[in-house]
Amino acid sequence: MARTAIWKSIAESLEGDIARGRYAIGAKLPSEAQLAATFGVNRHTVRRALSDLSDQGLVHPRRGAGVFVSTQCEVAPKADYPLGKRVSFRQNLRAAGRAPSGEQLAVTTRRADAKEAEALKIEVGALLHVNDSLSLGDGEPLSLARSCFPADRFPTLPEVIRETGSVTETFLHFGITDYTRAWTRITATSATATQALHLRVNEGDPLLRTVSVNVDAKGQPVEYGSSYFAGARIALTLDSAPDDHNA
Amino acid sequence: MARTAIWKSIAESLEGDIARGRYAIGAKLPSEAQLAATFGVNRHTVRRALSDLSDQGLVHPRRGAGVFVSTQCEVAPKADYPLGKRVSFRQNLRAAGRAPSGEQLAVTTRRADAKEAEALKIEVGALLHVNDSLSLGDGEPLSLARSCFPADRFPTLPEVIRETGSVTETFLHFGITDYTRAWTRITATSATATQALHLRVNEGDPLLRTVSVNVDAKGQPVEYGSSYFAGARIALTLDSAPDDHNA
DNA sequence: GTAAATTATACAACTAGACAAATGATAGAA
DNA sequence: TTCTATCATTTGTCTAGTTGTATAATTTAC
Repeated sequence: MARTAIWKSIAESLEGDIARGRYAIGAKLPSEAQLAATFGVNRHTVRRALSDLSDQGLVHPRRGAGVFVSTQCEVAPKADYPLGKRVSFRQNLRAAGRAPSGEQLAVTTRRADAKEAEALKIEVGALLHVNDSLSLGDGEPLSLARSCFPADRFPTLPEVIRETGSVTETFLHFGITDYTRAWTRITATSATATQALHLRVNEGDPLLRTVSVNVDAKGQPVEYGSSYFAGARIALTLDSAPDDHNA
Repeated sequence: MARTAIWKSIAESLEGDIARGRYAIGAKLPSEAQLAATFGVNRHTVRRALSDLSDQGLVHPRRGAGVFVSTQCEVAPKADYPLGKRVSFRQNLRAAGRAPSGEQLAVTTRRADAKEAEALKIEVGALLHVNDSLSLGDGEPLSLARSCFPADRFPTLPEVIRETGSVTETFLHFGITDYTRAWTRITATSATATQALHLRVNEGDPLLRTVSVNVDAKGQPVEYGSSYFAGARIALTLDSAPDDHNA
């Protein structure tokens, strides 16, 4: 199915670098051999890319000297590095939990599989309440979340969460005033058709997946959650400023 | 009757040869044309067999170069990569039970663009040393990294890093015994053609991108790094994330 | 007879290596 | 200083080989 040619992707990358100002006007690009090394391809493939840029008038090569960025070139800024909205991880998780402009999709009750049981420290086959929700920001879908709660501890959770629409308030209802994340696991996946539908992206688009466990003050797992973020719209940020001299 | 397909018997034969050590790890198989001649079949039939081995992860084809025996014969589980304050790639991988290794791609020196300048707290256009490298675990490519260092503080960095091949050791050479991660931003992206080449995934496959800044003991930025992880092979993990008791 | 497997052919994309031609820097001699 | 010879580096060109893809014809199995 006609993948994009490697040389073309190299050309676009270099074009972006020039547009971004990494290679100033009149500056010399790295040698063909060096570029070949960084891109992991043969020198000829790099030459093909450079030839393309040269045809566009972006660069001009000088035998024996190098390839230089043309003196007059106005490159339209590329949308290569989207890096759109910045959502802090904590904020986002809280927002997802509170779901201010969220959408409740479904609450179901079923039995725990091996992974869920291990995460929540319950038995395989024990009853789970599963809450699926979609959180929005500025009307745009940001994350698709699934939270699992042990049913024996929160027997009436379905009604409560349907009413409040908020995880935090639901926990409050059960007397849990404070809960923290025990751990988080982040991977990248490809959007399935249904995920794409919810998040309004294309099937196959990159998604950020976080899997995490929240524990109460005593360290008892109370929620096992899995969220999918639209990779292009969201950046998880981690500030590790504090934490050394424990507060 | 269901006679076994020709391509299948060829695949089994090649598989046996690999298992028997006739084709060593990393070695190049005979060309498709040669194999076709020795097996007395059409090249496409050989390709079908090779495609099967490739799906199994036994071999890895490179257009224009040949088909090579993969270093990893069994599908490895996802490696957990902890995102803490202290970051040593090698330590992380060893902790994950994988043998770390790296491949130096290129070291270049160029001028900083706006984002790089902001992250490193230097001026736009100031000189940067840029180190591109590929990190492997058990011979499998895990991440493609680009690190930027301010040239005025580390004038001789290119030679040093080329020699040591390690960021930690390079910093040690410049008297920096301790450095920590100031912040990290995580997004999901789609693999470009060249990224796919390096990481041995398909174009468009999901990648995990982390952008981070490392600072020295005085809080001065010393490294601005951007890494792409193969989404299918790596999971970033956070243990008990830094907690801010908001006032 | 039909569908799948295999063959046949052609071209595109990429790699590999070698060598020529131009450049820039350095060192040595006039 | 100035000129020159030399050398490593860099781009330009060429030949050959390898995988990727597309299309169509032919054989084989059921």
